[in-house]
Amino acid sequence: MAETNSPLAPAAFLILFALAGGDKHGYAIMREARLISEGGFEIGPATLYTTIQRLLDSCWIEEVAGPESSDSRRRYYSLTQQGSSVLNAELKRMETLVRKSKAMRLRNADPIS
Amino acid sequence: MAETNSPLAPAAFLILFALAGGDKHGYAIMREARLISEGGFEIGPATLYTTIQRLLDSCWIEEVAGPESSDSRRRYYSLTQQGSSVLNAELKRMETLVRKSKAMRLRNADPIS
DNA sequence: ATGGATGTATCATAATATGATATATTCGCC
DNA sequence: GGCGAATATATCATATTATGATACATCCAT
Repeated sequence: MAETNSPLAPAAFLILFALAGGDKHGYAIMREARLISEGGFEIGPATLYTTIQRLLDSCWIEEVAGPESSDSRRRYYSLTQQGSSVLNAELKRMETLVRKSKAMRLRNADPIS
Repeated sequence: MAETNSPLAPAAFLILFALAGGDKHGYAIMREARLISEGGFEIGPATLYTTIQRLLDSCWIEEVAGPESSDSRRRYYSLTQQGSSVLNAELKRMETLVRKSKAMRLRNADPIS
């Protein structure tokens, strides 16, 4: 069960989403996020690493050992059970909103008294 | 055509979404937002009115006349063409993410080298 | 062995969100 | 015809989140 259904901050969402596709180090997350959002949204280093720190503090991600022979600078991260749950809640929230938007006739109807 | 496909701040999104269902005054937006997010996310007065101001500045919403005989305190807002376009871009972005998440096998696969 | 890409990190600042509080108007109701 | 609760907008002070710029070390191809 996820915390709440409050919206996730954009950068946090992207990082969780990227990690859902497999463990990654910071830079790889950055590249992946660019792909995911199709170039429209870049996470720069500042946002990336401060957000990673926050996610670690919240126990939504954790640091894990990477493959033995990889670049020694890299620090690998993995979604925790809790993080996965938060991500799924957010995806569900989005899905609901999209569904609702389709169910309603968009663009201005009459004012509500 | 919408500005970008960068994610919308949560409060801004909810306000645009609420207005897509018809023109409303601030307090009604607040109530609607609570409904939309099914109780999980409340926009308090501070967030509401500062965000409304920002949306006005961006020309994503505009103030309009309400029904004649309504409570004189009320100030009504309406989505602009531009705001509508931004909202639709955001919904499309969400839809894409949801679709992508379904296309991938969620939860940790192998680390990426 | 040198230069460009990779990778992490942090400073200073801006943008956003929020709790608390204030104040005025409207409305039901007796 | 006045009282209290809900409605409605507004703002202050603060917390949270995002970001540009920059720094610096390591790796890798040539």
